Amino acid sequence: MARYNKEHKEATRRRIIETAGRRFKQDGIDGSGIATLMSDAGLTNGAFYAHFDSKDDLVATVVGEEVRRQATGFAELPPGRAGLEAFVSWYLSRDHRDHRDTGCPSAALLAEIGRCDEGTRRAYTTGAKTILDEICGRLAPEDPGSARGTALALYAMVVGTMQLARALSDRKLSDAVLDEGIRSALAMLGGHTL
Amino acid sequence: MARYNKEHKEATRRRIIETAGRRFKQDGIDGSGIATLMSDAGLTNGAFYAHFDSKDDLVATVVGEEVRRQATGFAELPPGRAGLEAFVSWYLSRDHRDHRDTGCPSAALLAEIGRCDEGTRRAYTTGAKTILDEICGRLAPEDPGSARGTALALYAMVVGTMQLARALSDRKLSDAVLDEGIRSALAMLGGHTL
DNA sequence: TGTACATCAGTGAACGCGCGTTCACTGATGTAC
DNA sequence: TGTACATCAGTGAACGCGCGTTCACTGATGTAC
Repeated sequence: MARYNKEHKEATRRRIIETAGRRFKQDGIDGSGIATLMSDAGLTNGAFYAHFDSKDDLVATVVGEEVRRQATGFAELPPGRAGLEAFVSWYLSRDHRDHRDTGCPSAALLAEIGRCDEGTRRAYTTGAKTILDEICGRLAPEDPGSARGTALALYAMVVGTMQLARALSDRKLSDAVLDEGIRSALAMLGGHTL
Repeated sequence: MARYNKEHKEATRRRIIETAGRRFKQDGIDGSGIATLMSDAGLTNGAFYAHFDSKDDLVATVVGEEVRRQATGFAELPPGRAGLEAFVSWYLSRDHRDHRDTGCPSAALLAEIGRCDEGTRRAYTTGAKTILDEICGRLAPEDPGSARGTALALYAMVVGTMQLARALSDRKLSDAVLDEGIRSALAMLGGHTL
């Protein structure tokens, strides 16, 4: 089982990162053990330390990767405000609510990231800046800085709304929260230039 | 060590609930063990099961208590919109960011509550409805239902903003996020009647 | 008022289990001759 | 082209530890006589 070429080890590492991303978002970081996680990736626990120094190292790597993916995901959306509208209606969809494992890392993990070590919080911060820049650029292409407050409010609002929708035990209320959230988000998009 | 009057046991129970509230918000629910928690309350691990059926039982009780306290906390605020302004400027303060243990349960635990059992999510839902009603009543006393969307957006936004401020490793950016958050929240309060 | 007893909140050791981490080992591969 | 060897990704058992939970026990108290 060894002496493969470099691509093989790299591929395994990426498989661990992607598996961990899904697990962390589904069960929380504290709720995900390394043995279970490695088993999900088709490996045994011992192999973990050939790829990462520690669980903290994995967490920082995964959080960075997840948030970077969300940032680059904007590139696939329609240009300008239409892209933001697409983002909002995906973000506040029932499908996103019901599939945390493939969804937004902020909705699933933001409070937990706030309790992580410096490395993880730094990785998150870098990605979050990129996401906010992306939103700003679409809100006000001529002067992105002017849209910073709206971008922050929009992102914070969709994150909070999704967490709320997932926490509510009343399904109808949860659905209503998502619908109201979309309406409010679109109002924020429309209101900025006024 | 026993056969105290009823008030004594009730007082101990309340002490456990309050200690657990602080611990859960500080270290997360998964991150808080029963032995540590009971030791914080000046007791040993075994005594726990004289007060609660299980950790899940405690979690549901604590989450219900915490969110109920936030709801009733509105009563101490100035009446009308002035109370909402006071709420927002407390909520998005540096002090609140830096003291999760005595702060808002939603900011500290919302995503984790979403992963809890039905009992906990039901307890949260009841309290959340009361909080939202309280906000609606202050936004539009004559027709609270009309303000539901704004109330949801406002609450979701401050929760998301606080989680973001706590997660960012860049202190200056975190401060800026709080300041922009207050501005946006006040704009939402002002904008509703338009 | 004084004594014997029943109560039960709280103690602290123990349970099986999963945690993060370490380590001696395996064996398929790439490389050297 | 064929063989011997070095590499090292992955194995799987073991480490000490804290988890949630159970339970036989303690001993200060309220109650009954």
